Amino acid sequence: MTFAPKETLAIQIAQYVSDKIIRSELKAGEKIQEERLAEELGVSRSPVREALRILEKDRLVEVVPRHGARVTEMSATFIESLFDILGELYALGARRFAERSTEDDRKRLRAAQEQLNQAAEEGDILGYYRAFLEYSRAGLQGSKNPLLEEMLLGYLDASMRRAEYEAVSIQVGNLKKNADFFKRITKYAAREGNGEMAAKAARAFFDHEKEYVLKNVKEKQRRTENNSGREERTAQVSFKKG
Amino acid sequence: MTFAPKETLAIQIAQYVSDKIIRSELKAGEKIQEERLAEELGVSRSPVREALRILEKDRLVEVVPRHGARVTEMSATFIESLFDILGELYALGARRFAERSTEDDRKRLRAAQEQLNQAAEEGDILGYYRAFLEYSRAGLQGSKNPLLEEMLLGYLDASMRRAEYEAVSIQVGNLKKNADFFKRITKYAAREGNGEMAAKAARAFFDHEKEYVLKNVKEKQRRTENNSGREERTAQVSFKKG
DNA sequence: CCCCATAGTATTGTCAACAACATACAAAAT
DNA sequence: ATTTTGTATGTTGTTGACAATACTATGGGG
Repeated sequence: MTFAPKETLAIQIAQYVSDKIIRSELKAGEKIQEERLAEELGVSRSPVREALRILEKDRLVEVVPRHGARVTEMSATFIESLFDILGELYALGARRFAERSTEDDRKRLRAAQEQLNQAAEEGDILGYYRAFLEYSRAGLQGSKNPLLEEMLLGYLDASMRRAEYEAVSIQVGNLKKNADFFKRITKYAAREGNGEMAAKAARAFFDHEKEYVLKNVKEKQRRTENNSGREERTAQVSFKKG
Repeated sequence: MTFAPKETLAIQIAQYVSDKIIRSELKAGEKIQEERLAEELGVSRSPVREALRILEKDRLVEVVPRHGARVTEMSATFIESLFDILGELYALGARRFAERSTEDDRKRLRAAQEQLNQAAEEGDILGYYRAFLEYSRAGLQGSKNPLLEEMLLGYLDASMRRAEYEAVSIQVGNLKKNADFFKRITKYAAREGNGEMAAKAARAFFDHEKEYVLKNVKEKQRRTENNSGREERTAQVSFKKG
């Protein structure tokens, strides 16, 4: 039994809304009204307001001074921008890892890579995602750049989860391909200590991921344009082709 | 201090505090109390609170749930982290500029580079800083990555200004050296269209800048340690529980 | 028919008071 | 003297009311 320190209301609300956005229950471009949200949660507007500012930090919402808050859009150019930056920063992390990691760091990274591989083999998507997070955490820890760690694990993580969610659930076939990327990154970063190649491998992964997400998002948009109206978040698992 | 009624109070307050932090009138680690600040400005606590959240986004302050807000520290490792990341992102911008800029973009960049050069020749520090900002804006615009633009011009800009301010005012001798870096970046990015070399040149600039800032900050710290007459009015470090 | 003024409503911005929590300090216990 | 406990005080968290601003719809003039 751990005595949980009471989180502030604003933080809990931010978490709540964050989840909703990532799950697309709150859709891109949708307006978030303070009063309504406050009433829905049975709180006053102040913590709601603060929650919106917190979410703004992770670029999940955008607040315009006298017009309120909206869920940020996920346009193709945004996704492209995002993955471009992610790739670059992840590459920096990989390079620094190769240069500055301790033996413990490398051990942890290799272990995470094992997990990743295994989840890919088993087609365990949730496990794969967890392993990916652990891998990133391990890698960033070993790269000895606290700011980078904070940034990537913070808003970029949220944005990425959101992008991937919007792009429809990950396909099993893609898992193994992804796992191979991490195998390469690990090889250069944690075994050979080759920073340049590690960086390159990291970039390659995000380039691949970018294309994958873009393709799916575009397809999704085309679909929603055809049968216009509201299709909401009804589980549309059935339109993937291997 | 009188506030015009066009921008929101919170935004004006954020601006006000931001300036104070960058000018070191509010020192690293110092606590910011809502009530006091509100009284100083003749407003209520609500907009002050919001301002602090806004500043948190730019990593100028850090708010801990029930302990209030403090000005973020500027340790050596933070500066190193920061310039590492800045260099990488700026390099990405340079590469993309080389690949995707229009002729107008390139013209604007070259013009900014001219300004930069001139300011360096004249030893005009403020003009140099303005030109640097214009150069960055032009470059980022041409790199066609809106998110990158927002990030670099946003909190990274604020952090960087702060770092440079803390590092003592820029020395004139350094200006010309810096201008040379931009000459190189411009050459590759806007004349030869060589993305790889442009990225490399951008990184080189930030590596140089990092060393420069670090050297000065360390020197400054050494100085204040020696004659530590009056210091630390709100930095009782007494962490108890984990 | 369209444009534009304008009133009325909805929504955000700010305030002041109160509640919950953290900190500082003094008294008591060992 | 050191630790613990209780109490007082200061600071942050939350609320509901009010003010300022943006939005919508209705009606009049071109």
